[in-house]
Amino acid sequence: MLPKSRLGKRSPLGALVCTSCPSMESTLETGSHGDPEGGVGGPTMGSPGPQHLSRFNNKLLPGQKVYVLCGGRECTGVVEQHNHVDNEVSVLLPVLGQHVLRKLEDVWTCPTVPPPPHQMSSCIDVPRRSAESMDEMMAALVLTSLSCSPLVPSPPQRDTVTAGSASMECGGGELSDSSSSGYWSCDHGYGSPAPSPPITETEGHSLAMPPDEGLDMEQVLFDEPAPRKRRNSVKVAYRCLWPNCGKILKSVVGIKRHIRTLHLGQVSEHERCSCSEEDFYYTEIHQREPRPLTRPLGVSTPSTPWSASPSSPSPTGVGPGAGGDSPTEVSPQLSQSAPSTPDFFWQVHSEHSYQVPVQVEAPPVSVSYSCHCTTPTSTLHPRQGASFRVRSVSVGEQWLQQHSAPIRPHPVSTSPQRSHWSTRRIRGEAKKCRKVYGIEHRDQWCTACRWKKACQRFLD
DNA sequence: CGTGCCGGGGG
DNA sequence: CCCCCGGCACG
Repeated sequence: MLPKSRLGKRSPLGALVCTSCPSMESTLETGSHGDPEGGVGGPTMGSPGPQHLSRFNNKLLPGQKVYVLCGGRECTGVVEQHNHVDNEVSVLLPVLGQHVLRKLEDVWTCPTVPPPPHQMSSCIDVPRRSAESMDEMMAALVLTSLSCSPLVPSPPQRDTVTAGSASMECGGGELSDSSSSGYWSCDHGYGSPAPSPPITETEGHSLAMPPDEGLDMEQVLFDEPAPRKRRNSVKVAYRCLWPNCGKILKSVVGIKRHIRTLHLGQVSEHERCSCSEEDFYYTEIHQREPRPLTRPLGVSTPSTPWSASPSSPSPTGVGPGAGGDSPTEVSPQLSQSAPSTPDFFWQVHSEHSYQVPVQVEAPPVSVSYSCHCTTPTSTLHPRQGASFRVRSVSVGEQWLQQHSAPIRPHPVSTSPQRSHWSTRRIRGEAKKCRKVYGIEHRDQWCTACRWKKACQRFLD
């Protein structure tokens, strides 16, 4: 509903659109091929082309082979020193026999001429790069934005993940020290106040809408069958299958990187050929969103998770999901406390139309609902399910009719099928004719009451 | 136990 | 239809 706030939220997307945005590139790069080398000259070939080191916040090692622009041409050089403070690199150019000082961003490890378009490099596979890593990037972005989304706080999980990626980024070893932090998108997601405003606007509860829209938006933007899954509150994560590891990360990219860097050996030849080797070492797991996670958002339905999972059985998952939920008796649980969350609706059949409640899908209902306010508590009755239809002919109408002329109740209709378990309607809380008029004035009762049928004058 | 009301039955 | 009631479930 708030386009503006959306924009804010979607800041990462903004970045997407503008491909030159560094933050995004970094996401991309980091995601697709973790570490550029362990010093040996052979800079990544399989993946990405020109590597502007600055983007990775990498550290250049003395003796490392690099390329710099010198006199309009790309020259091969050897790192002599990398000054982190100034981000300058002193490079020895053997060919010219001279030393040069270059900004980190002007040094790259792959023999290519980045900016000047007029020099084709033979070692870069540009198209492939875009295709391949774009996917990952998309995934990364989506996942990232998901995980950063205010709606899905899921603190524990998220922490794990964040920690995970972080550890890979930083803890991974000499990859980089403390450096990467600046660009890693998670940071801005959680920390920055920017994306959050919408939340406060919406006010804690019932944020249901915005985030969903958000998803859809993303889908639109990305034109990608994004993670609908979340709708079912099933989280997808990836678990590392490496012996004794079992790390769980939220993104494919993350898990791949984890595997690659920690298990497959930090650096090495695999850059090119084992691109998908990591695939063998992780598994996708679906995790039911645990109740506590949803809680902070406001009222949470007591009995959420027993809706059947539409997706794969995936036993691998973080098992328990939900404890023992009684498969059957739904209704008693949710009485009045629950109704504020429209997310879940209960399929219940009612026998009589007048038993059909008003309920649950907020907007459409209102009409007859308003007529109904005689009974304070009864917004949603356990037994009375949620029907998306408004009760035919408003109840109020009937009530009025009968009030003026207490005869001729007209049963609106009766649905033929009655499911056994909902046969008996719940005891109405409203006063009935009997109570109101007393037995002695039985003649004033509504006909139904007289006939020991469901009272039609004082409906619940 | 009082009450609401379903299911049935008689006229 | 109209009217009544047995009987069950619920509180």
